[in-house]
Amino acid sequence: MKYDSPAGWKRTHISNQVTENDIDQTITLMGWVLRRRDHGGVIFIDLRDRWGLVQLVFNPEYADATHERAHHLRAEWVIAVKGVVRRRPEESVNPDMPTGTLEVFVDELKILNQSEPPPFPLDDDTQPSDAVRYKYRYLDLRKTGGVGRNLIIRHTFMATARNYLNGKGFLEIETPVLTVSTPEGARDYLVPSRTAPGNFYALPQSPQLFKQLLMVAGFERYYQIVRCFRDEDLRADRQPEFTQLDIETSFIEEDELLEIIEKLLVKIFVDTIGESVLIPFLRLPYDEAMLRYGLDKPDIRFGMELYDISETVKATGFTVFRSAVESGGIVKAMKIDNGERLSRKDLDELRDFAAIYGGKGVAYTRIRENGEWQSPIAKFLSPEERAAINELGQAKTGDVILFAADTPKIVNDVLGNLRNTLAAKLGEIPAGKHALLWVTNFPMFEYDEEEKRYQAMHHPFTSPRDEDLEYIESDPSRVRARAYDLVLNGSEIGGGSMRIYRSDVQRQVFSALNIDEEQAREKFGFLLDALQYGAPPHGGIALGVDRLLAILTGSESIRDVIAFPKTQKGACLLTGAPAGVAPEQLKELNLRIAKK
RNA sequence: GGGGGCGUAGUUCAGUUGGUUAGAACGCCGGCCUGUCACGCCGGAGGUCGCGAGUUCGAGUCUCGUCGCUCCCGCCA
Repeated sequence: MKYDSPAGWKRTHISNQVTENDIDQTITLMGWVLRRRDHGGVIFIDLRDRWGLVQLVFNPEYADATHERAHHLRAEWVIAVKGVVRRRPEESVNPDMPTGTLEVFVDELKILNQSEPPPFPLDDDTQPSDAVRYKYRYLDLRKTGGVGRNLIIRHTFMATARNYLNGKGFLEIETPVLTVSTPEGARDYLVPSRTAPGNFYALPQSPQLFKQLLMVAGFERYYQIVRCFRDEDLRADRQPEFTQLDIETSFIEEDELLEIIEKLLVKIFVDTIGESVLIPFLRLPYDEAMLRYGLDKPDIRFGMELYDISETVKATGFTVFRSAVESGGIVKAMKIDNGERLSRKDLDELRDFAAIYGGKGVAYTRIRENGEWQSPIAKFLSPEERAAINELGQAKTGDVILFAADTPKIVNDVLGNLRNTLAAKLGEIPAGKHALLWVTNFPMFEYDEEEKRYQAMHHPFTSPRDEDLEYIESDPSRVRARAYDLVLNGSEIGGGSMRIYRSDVQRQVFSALNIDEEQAREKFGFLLDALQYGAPPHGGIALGVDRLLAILTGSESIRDVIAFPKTQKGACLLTGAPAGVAPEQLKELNLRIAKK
């Protein structure tokens, strides 16, 4: 089989540009053979390009020599054709195909390249295993209805974001990928320095410090669509490298910034999936989110809210509940309508669910006529206590109430995650709905039991609220941060804060974090220096591009919106990364691999 | 670091209680076929049952280990 050169041919149409207006016109198409239907006489080829499909017809009575060559065509061969657009016979119209009323009678065929039989069919019916898909990602992406579509939506997202922010006076400025390792936060990816033996660059977990420096530099409005790196274990929504839409502004406060972001999201939703969203988004204080949903990223597409019954049961005869409250824990409940949807087996299995989050179990009761309890724990609670719990949850006949009693963290983890899981199982989540909200007023500090010290919940450059500054030494747990997270359908898709811009406040925060002057200088000296030279009030946000796109495209995993993702072990099955290197390379870097 | 699921032909899968030569569909190769669109018909090739050990007269099937893909916990300021 000889190959033809594309020289001299110019593509006149792409598949979805072939319309009724082109009938009887001679056009030139280029693309891939999706399928061939060879009737011995007439041969039909579905030609695929990035935009879609169009049917080619090779007819021996129309162009005999060309028809003869078409017998050889196979899946994924790359061809160019010159032919005449014709309307299909009435009975041969394909209503499932956008170009289904038309076809191209081919005069001339050029075979530009052949293809081995692909390892899996590039149609929309078979979904190969992940391992196969990632090894041949370029084929997976070539499929008409596959994840390649998501990358086109991803492009739209980026174009819309840039367009909008450019129009608002933002500047796109790049920051280093080779930078310095910072303590706190996630594990850094390290890059050994050849020129400074024994020293390392780190890949940025985020451009946080640089964007603050850009505010000190006076740019006032910055953004960047930027790759970030964290050397931590993967999840369906976590890759070691991910993309952030990073924004920072000066001289504006939360309300104004959040409004800018809300309007950005309005545009993004319209441009990517043609959906309108209402602004302003709900703003839910952190404490209320934890109380009602148990999580700081609540899914508010459905009800099933949690409620605290600690007060009601603090003196109950039921030891499990009473002792939880006595030892500083809490007891919370979640009511589920139409409890018959949960079988006895479902309810018993809640114990295993609780165990995932360190819980000992989940108690339950069914509500019968007159608020009677049918439950293994009914006898331990007084009628008054049972009635009060019914009342708090507004439980009615047929409902089920679930309980968790433990430390606040475990109770909220168990019931918060159970709420999401059960809602999905019970079909309580409205399909196609998108619920956006801000979670605000995060605590500034979080006590780390292992290290016996406070840690910044967001990061140590987050500004505390002015009115809480007085507690920063006496009771750090009481200090709220000027931080906000953006949540979509129970997924954290963004987070930001107003930053500390005065070095005296920054010192106070470091002190609360047990970072002394010397450590602070060593770790963040360059930022502290910068804050001394007229840093403006500033703040910003970072949107998780991959997560947001995964939800917009209806993808289960962010891998489906990333061209070349890593597997759960952090490997790239296509390139083989990570891989060993030559001994000479190690030598140049003054590195030696420790023997096991 | 820990828990769960999966791994059989190029691909998607079936394979009973451990029992003869491991099957199907699609794909591939050969032949026939002029209106199909997942074209159709006839024939053929294609397997280290992820890998390694063990139990057994006998292992795709049971046990242990290991590797890969995946979901989750820890981790991810």
